[in-house]
Amino acid sequence: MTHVPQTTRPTARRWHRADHDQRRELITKTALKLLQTKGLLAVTMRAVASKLGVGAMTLYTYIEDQHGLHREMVRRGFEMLNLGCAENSTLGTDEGWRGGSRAYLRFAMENPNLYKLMFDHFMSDDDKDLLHGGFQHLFDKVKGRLSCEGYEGDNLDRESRARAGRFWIALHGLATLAIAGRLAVLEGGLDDLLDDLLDHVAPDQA
Amino acid sequence: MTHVPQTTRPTARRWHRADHDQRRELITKTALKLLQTKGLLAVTMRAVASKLGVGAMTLYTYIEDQHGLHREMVRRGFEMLNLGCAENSTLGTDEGWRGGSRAYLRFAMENPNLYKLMFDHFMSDDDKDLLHGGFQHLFDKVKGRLSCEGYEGDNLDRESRARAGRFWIALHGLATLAIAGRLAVLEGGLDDLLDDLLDHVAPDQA
DNA sequence: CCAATCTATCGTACAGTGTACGAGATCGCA
DNA sequence: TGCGATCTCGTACACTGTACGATAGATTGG
Repeated sequence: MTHVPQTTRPTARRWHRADHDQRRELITKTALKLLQTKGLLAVTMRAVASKLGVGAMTLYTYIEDQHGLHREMVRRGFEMLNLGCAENSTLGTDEGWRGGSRAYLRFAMENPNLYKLMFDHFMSDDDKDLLHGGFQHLFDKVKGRLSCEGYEGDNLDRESRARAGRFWIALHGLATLAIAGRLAVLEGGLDDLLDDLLDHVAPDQA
Repeated sequence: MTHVPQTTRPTARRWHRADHDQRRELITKTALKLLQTKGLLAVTMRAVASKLGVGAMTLYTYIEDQHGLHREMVRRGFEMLNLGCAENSTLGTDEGWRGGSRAYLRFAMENPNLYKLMFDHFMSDDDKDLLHGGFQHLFDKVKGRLSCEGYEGDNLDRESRARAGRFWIALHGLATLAIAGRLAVLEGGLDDLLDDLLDHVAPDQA
C-alpha cells in the first residue's frame, strides 16, 4: 500500500484509474480476510488500514465509507459464488443440479460471515444492477435451457421455473440454518439434507 | 422506570425478584420497539434507557450487557413466533400446515429485524436450553402426531419427519429471502410462493 | 426511632468506532 | 523550477459499550 512511483504511462488519467481500482481490490481482499477470520465486527476501518500498514483515512481515497466496503465485499462474494457454481455446474448431464448446488452450499459453509452479509441487507434497486441474485447464475441457466428445449407451451416452462425457484429457496434456507447451527433437530448431516432436497425439490426430477 | 415505593410485601426476597423480572421485561419490550422501528443499530443502551427516562447504567442492574439484551429479545421473539404458530395451527384438519406456516411467514414479515436477529447468531449449546428452534413447535407437533398414528413401521415415520424438516428449511429460506428483498426474480407474490411450497414440500401431501 | 447496611441509580470516564477537516507531502506536467 | 492536482494521515468530534464509584433512598437490627 506504499506509494508506487510509476515512470512510464500512456495517458495519465487511465493509469490513475487502474491504480485506483487495483488498490480498491487490495483493500477489499484485506477486509474479506478479516471478515473470514474474525467476523463482521472486526472489519473496522482502522483494522483494515492497519493490516495494510496505512493510516485509516487513506482508505477513504478509494472507498467512500464503510458501507461501500461492505458492498464491495458482497460484490466479490457473489462473483466467487457464481464462479464456483458455474465451474461445478454439470447442467445437462445426469448429475443435474447436484454439482452446482453442492458448490453453492460449500461456499456458504466456507464463508459463513460473507454469506450472511450477502443476504443481510435489503436489496435496493441500485444493488440489483451491481449484484447478481445469488442463485441467479444457475437459475438463469436452467431457465434458458428449459425455454430452449421446446417446452414452449409455457405451462411446463412456467412449472420448471417455479421448481427452480423452490429449490433455490430451499437451498438458501439450508445454508442459513446450517450457518446458524440450527439443523441439529433434523436427522442426518448436511450432505444428507442436501441430497434430500435434491431428490424432492430439485428441478430435474419429474 | 422510576423507583416504586412498595409498602406491603410478604417475603421481601421474592418480591424483589418479581420486580426485577418485571423491569427486565419492560426493558426488553422497549428494545423490541426500537428494533422494530429503527433497526438493530438503533438499539443502543443509551437509546433504550432514554426511552425509559432512565440513565444508561441503570439498565445494567437488570441485564448483564448488550448481548444479554439481544438474547432476551430473541427469547421473546421465539415465544411470539411459537404462540402465533400454535394459535393458527390447524393440524389435523384439512388445512394441514397452511395456517401455521402462514403465521410463521407473517411473523417474519412483520418483524423482519427481530427474525433476522433470531437466526443470526450461531446457536450454542447454552442457547438450546433457552430457545426453541423456530419451527420447533409445529415440528414437534407433527412428529408427535405422526408417531402416534400407527405408522410405527418407522419408515414412513422417518420419511414424514424428513418431509417436515424439508418444509421448515424451505419456509425459513422463503422468509429470509423475502426479508432481504431477493424474491423479485421469481414469479408470483409471497403468498403464491408459500402456496407453492405447501403444495410441493409440505408434510401433509404424501 | 435511630443507626447501619444494603441496593438502585446514574455521572463520569475510558477505550473504541466512523469519519470530517485540513495540513503537509508527493506527484505529473509546463 | 514552479504550479496545480492528488494522496496521505494526524487530529478532532460525536457516537458506542460499560467499569467505577459517589449518592440517595429503602430495609433491617437494635
